[in-house]
Amino acid sequence: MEAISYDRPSLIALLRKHGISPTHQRLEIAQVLFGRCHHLAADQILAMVNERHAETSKATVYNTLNLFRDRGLIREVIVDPKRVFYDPNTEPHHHLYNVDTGEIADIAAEALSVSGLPDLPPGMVTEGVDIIVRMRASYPSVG
Amino acid sequence: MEAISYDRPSLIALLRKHGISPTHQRLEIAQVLFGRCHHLAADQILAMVNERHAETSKATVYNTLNLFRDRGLIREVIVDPKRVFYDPNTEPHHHLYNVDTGEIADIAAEALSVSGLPDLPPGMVTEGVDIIVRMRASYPSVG
DNA sequence: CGCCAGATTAGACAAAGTCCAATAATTGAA
DNA sequence: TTCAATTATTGGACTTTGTCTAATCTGGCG
Repeated sequence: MEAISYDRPSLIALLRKHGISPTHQRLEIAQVLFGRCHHLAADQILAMVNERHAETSKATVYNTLNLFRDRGLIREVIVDPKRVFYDPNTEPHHHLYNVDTGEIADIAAEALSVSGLPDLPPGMVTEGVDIIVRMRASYPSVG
Repeated sequence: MEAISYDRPSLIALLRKHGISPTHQRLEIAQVLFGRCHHLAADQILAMVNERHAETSKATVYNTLNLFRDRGLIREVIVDPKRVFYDPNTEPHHHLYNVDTGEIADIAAEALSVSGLPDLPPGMVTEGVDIIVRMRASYPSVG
């Protein structure tokens, strides 16, 4: 994984490197995404960005997340049928999902190996292989 | 995979075996799910069930899908952020997802092997390991 | 300064899914 | 079969996630 520092100038450079004008709102969103290494949903990002005083709209959060995703800065994680999570780590890796709490943790790609992947139909290309380990608390008495 | 025939009496027996009263609506929905071996979303099931003449409501389709899922007759497939698909095959297996068309195909569990799964935190139990191979058409010129 | 492309915005809209209170169907017992 | 009790179904209101649009704002550049 690339080493990036997440102060303002570094974030500006990061956006520019991906051809994105570093507006105030985009920097706020980038800071939230890259600053803490969490998997966040759009509504959480909206709330975090506007914690101090409202300055970024819902539409901008969605626009920006889609832009970042299209430019390869972040990646969508599809594990919860209710909402998409965004992952600032775009390197290949997998996820451990707590179905009770909704928490998502990373599993390093190197840790896992998969064999036996099927041949794709002609003209098709793999976009990615997502492995999701779903876990839940075991009930004490059931063990 | 268990051999099941999908005529009316077999479906009634199947539901009863899982402690579900075989109402008219539930049988219609079961027929759609088990009759053709597809991965269907709720809105598709609603449309198929009401093809002849409307007789099942949206609420009932959702109630029934959740009931079938809770009783282990079907399984949710979370690959599309817009909607949940339901899979009549509850045996462990994985999925090949065409991101362009939304088509889902099965990958037999035996075909794939995964090694290196992490230890879970104490008190946690694996609910399942989902592997999703996302594929798309390669652009002819890009190869 | 004033232009203009691109960014942001509020709020309307859309789709998936849940909830509720009223009605209808099923079931078991007599 | 009939009855009452339980269980299922229903329309429609509601919630949530996300998109769209048309108007406004911004900032860089000549």
